[in-house]
Amino acid sequence: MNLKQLSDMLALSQTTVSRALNGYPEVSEETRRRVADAAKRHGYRPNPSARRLATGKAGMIGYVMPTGAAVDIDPHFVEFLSGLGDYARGHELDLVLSPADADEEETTYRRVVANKQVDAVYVSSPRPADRRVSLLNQLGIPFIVHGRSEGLDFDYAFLDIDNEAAFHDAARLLVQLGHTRVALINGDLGETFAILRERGARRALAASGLALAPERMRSAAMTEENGFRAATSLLQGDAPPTAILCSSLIMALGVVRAIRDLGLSIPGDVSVIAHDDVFPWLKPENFSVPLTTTRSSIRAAGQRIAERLAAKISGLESDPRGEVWPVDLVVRGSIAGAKS
Amino acid sequence: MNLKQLSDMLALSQTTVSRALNGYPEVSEETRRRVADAAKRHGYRPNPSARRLATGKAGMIGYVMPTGAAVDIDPHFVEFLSGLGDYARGHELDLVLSPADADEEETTYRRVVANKQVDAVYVSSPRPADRRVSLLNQLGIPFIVHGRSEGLDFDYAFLDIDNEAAFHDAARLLVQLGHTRVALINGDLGETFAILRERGARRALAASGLALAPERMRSAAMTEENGFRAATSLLQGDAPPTAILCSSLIMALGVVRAIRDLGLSIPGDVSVIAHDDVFPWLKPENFSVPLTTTRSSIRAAGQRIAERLAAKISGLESDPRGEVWPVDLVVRGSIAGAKS
DNA sequence: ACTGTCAGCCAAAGCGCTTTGAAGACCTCT
DNA sequence: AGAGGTCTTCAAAGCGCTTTGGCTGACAGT
Repeated sequence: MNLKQLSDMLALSQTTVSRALNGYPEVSEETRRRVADAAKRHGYRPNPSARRLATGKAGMIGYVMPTGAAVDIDPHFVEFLSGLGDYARGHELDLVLSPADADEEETTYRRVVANKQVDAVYVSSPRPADRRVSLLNQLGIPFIVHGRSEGLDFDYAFLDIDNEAAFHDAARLLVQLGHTRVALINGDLGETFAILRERGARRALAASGLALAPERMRSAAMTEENGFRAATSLLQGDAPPTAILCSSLIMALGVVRAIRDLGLSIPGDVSVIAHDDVFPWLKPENFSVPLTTTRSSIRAAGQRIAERLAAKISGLESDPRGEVWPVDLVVRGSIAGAKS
Repeated sequence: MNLKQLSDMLALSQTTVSRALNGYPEVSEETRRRVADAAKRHGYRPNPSARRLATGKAGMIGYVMPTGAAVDIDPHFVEFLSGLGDYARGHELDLVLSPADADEEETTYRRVVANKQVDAVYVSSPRPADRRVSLLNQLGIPFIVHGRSEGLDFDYAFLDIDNEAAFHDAARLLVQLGHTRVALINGDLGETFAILRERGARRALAASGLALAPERMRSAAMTEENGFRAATSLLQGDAPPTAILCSSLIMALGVVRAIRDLGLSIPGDVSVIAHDDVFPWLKPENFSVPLTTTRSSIRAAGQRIAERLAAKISGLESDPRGEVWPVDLVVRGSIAGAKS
């Protein structure tokens, strides 16, 4: 059933039927009802390809997915997808994933935009002065960044959590508990979120005259194994930390294993605070010693991003504003006062 | 730059240019070269919307993503995505995710197919006599199932690992080691993979006159917490198992925690074998006691599925054949002979 | 009674591609 | 020389929608 058949059936022109269906004002209420009725009864659905060709609108949002033999997609991504789905279903909003070689992302963005395959784009894991953000800004397609990029000379839309405050508060709490040797096991320092977390922790320590020494920092992809390695090397050095801040729950698994392997205890010998992105399959309260966390749900962020993206597409959101969410600090058994 | 401009520029008709570019035979070699040349030089790329409208081909593959407040997308999904990306990048093959309410998937499949939004579809986590598979078969769109569905009266294309053999072999190994009380902590028994794993384990036990008693089986979503609960209740019952088969590495985290919490040891008191889907962020060899696993990479499966989907789209694969991959059994320190 | 306005509808022109049906050019064969 | 092929190329007709630019008739204003 296409528009022509439907309009023939109603003895109306395609114009009128199209307008009736798309809510244009120049159609009488009665006609609109008749049309809507017939459309529903016959299960008419406009052909999206045709509509896209005519309007240039795609009704989809895009994501250029970096891949490559050496690239692993983050498990965090599914949480984002869950959130996106929460909003998108019921709104008939689809997501197009365009896999791209990690070093050819720009080409792919250009292709996707030039082809008008999508109406808006989602960008994740931004780095400082991220080129993707500049490119999208320049190409003029609506987009929203999950996280943020520093050092760009224009405003852009983003949604980020307050990583700096989260790690500031976590570090401050440790200091208040008497810890002076606090270590930070971070994600890839190329990404802004890691930089901000470091900054927050550093600021909190500095406020008490303490330093976040380079030898008490580690930075790597957030795997269990890297968490283990980082914690092991930290704790085996001299003047080992009495408290560890950790950027991810997955890494924290390795941290906990390292601590145990060394015959140390949590929180007796080492206090641990980790960041929790709220995975349904791994919960900080279920660690052998329940983990104190800074918590923020990626899924919730995914929902909000989908919502804002939809708003951008329909022109409801136009100013390039950033949105920063506060982060919970949830205290559980993994922290204690420093041994005196 | 569109086809008209390009053909004007070359003083050729749109027909000829289109044919030259799409490799039709009725174009002289010289013309073809000229056209290809000009196209490259001016960066001409056919508008996919227009092409789609004309041909009905979309150049994308689809996935209907079940979502809902109570639905969590599996972290396994990213591994699949990584694999898909491995193949798809370089082939300009995109993936469309259509979120759907978990109980309205059929509607969404119909919509996606009716709209010709995608050329082929990927189906995951099939159940016995899966209705999605019947539907797609009936709608006549190329598709491929990751896993398999039993009890359908037609053939269809699928890629599965040999879950039954994997758990058969794992169980047999435990029996050979003298274990008589073997437990199985499985995923959702509604899904075929879980049924097959149970069947495999059961068969191996039966071969030695042993039974897989219902009270030694647990089935739940594969989270750390569920692994913990299942193992705890198993080990606290009477005649507790001396060996546990576990369907996922994430659950195994909980299993290990439970064993430790109960003051038991691996493999001294309990042997453990888990299935490993090969996550880059959680490796069985890094468990405090390295875990014996049945191993099969989901990422590799994703690659293969993308490849076959592409083949189906271009008509190279037409027969509905199933492909079953063998599963490695990798022995590590978590198993030992049963205490006599 | 005449003009102006406006609501409601329509025909037709795109959007950029593929594909059908034909036609011109150039040979070969009888 | 004319019939019959084979190569190349082309004009034009879709694909199914949106949107521009009228057109018509009813009603209000003067």
